[in-house]
Amino acid sequence: MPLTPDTATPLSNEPVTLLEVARVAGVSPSTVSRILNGTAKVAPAKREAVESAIAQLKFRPNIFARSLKTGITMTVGVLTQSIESQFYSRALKGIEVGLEASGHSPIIVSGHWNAQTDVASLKLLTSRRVDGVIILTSDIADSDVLDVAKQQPVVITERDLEGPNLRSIHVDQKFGGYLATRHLLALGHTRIAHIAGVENRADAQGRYLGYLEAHTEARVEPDPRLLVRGNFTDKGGYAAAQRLMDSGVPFTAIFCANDDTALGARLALYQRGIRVPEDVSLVGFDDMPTSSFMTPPLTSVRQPVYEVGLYAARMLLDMMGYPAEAVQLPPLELMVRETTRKCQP
Amino acid sequence: MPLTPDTATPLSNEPVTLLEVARVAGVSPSTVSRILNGTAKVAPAKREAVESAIAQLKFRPNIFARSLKTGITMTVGVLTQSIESQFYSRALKGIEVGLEASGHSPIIVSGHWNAQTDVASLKLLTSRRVDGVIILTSDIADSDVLDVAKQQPVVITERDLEGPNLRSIHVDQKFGGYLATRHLLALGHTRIAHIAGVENRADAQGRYLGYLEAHTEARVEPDPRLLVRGNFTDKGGYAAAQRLMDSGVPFTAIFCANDDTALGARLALYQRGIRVPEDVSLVGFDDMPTSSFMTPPLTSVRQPVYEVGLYAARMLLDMMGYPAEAVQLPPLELMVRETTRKCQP
DNA sequence: CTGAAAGCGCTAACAT
DNA sequence: ATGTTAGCGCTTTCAG
Repeated sequence: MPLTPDTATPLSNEPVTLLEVARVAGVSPSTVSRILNGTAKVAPAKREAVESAIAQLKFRPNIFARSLKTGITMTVGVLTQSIESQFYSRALKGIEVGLEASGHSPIIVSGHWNAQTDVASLKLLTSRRVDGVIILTSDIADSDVLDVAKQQPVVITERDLEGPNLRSIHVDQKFGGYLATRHLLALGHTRIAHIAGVENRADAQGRYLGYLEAHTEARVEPDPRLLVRGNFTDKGGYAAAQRLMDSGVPFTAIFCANDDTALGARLALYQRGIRVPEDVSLVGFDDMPTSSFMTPPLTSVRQPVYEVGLYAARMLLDMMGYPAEAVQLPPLELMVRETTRKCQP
Repeated sequence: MPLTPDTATPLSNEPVTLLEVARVAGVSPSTVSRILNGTAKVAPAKREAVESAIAQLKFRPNIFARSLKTGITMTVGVLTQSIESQFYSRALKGIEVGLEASGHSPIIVSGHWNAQTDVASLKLLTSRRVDGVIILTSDIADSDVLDVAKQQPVVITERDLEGPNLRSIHVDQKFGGYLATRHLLALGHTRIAHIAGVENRADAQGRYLGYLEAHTEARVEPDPRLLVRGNFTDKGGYAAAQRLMDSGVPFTAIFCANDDTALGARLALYQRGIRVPEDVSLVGFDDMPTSSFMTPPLTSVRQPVYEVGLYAARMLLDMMGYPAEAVQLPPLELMVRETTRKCQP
């Protein structure tokens, strides 16, 4: 019995085209195309012939040819601020999952909290002719966003801006700040410090406003000397907490603009021998996965980052005309853990 | 004076093609193409005419048409295990930066520590006809990797596998485990527990082997009851540390398979009132950014994750025939911080 | 140095 | 239900 070469694995690397499939199956290219896309009905016999030809030749359609013809790329662009951040990568995960069903691939580019580079990154996305765009919190000007929305649908987070081709997702940061501060006030704390986020950023500002509102509601006057500037990082929180302690102004609790800040602040307190929560209560914001493993586990305002990503993806899909299951965006929620306790005077 | 409509911004959304640019500039399409790609010399006058036409029409070449013609997509596929992980997102950042110069865009897909879904993700990448592939640690079979490498160059991490179109980057995990354990032994610890990583994974195995080697070198017999299984997560580390304490077997130090594990273990110790480092020393692995903000800051083996990403990108670029600056991969390094101290008997 | 012309691989009228 | 055919927008011989 002579050995025949294994023709199942074509040795030549010449790409297989739809045309060859058609030839092998003995049908016209359009029939193959129709089967591939389910565009029209085809006789079972032909369908079978085509499918076996596809399998035999290991045919894979060239999506570039398709995109060129249809103008649809099956990609959505995502602008994020640093993939490194735990925060954004969770949102990215949500987007990825949300897009899964429709078969769209996310193309991720990262800005750097800089309006200029963000616009450049956005350009890169549109030059790839993405079918839609998701912008995860950026400082770029409204007009630029509107501009991008002229080309394809866009969803943007943390901004109040709507348009014909533009929707936004907005989490109530102020309410979160209120929740955190009210909790502290309810525990009897009246000297509550706040390590704020990056200046001029809407989310940072919102959280601070919530801090103020809770005070107003409780008829407690916040001491302005207890407001220190952080920058949303552990390093910044560390430095801010040090400044706070150096100032000598007494306080019994700190509301941090985010969990990273709280992590840094917690270390600074530790190094000065100040116990958490015995001496000082600590509240964070975001509720990152690792925060529940801080020692002690951090009380924090849970922000539904993953769900925001999911929601953004679905919303975009809807705008692009795909059937998208509606998802509910869960509200902000205070996760009370072990860094907060009653104020002992 | 009659108001003329602002023609600088074309109102119609009809896409501008290279052909129109050529018409407006009064040259042939080939000339425009040549200018776009720098393929050949063109007369300064024509170049200028074309460039102004491009600007005026806001022309952006259709990369799909180009890719269709050239077969080059200017994209590289990246297979990662969950974008959520701090670990992988740092590597992704490295890849992003490494690719920046050449103008390639990374397309990121995530596997789930599952050989099967990883292969599917890889298929998605190749169906997008990426010019190269970077695989960030996967469990897929060698044969599948080799298979992908038939289509385009691939770089893979944490695997000893080379081929005509395949290179691998390998960090010496065993050496890292050795470093960590030697440090503990040098401090006088002899009862060193190890919370291992996921079973059957090369990196977890390597770190454990290093733990063993350091013991052998120091002529200390490791107590097999001090080896407990973790899974590279904080949760797993937490549970493992609990099991360890419940077992009643005495120990004075723990070497954790990674920082997440150490974070979990640290919480478990805290909850039982066991102090770090006074009662028990703790060493992690990876040296994630937040580890230096653990309380107390974690001693850990620094793994150059970002650099691995950078290195992978450059290596791939080189394989694809682009000039790529060589980068040095820094060696593993023990970052001694505050969770380890002399064993006090 | 520049232009004409032939496709890259696929889809979508338009016929049949 | 299926085939024929004309492009999608670009690059690239091949002439001149």
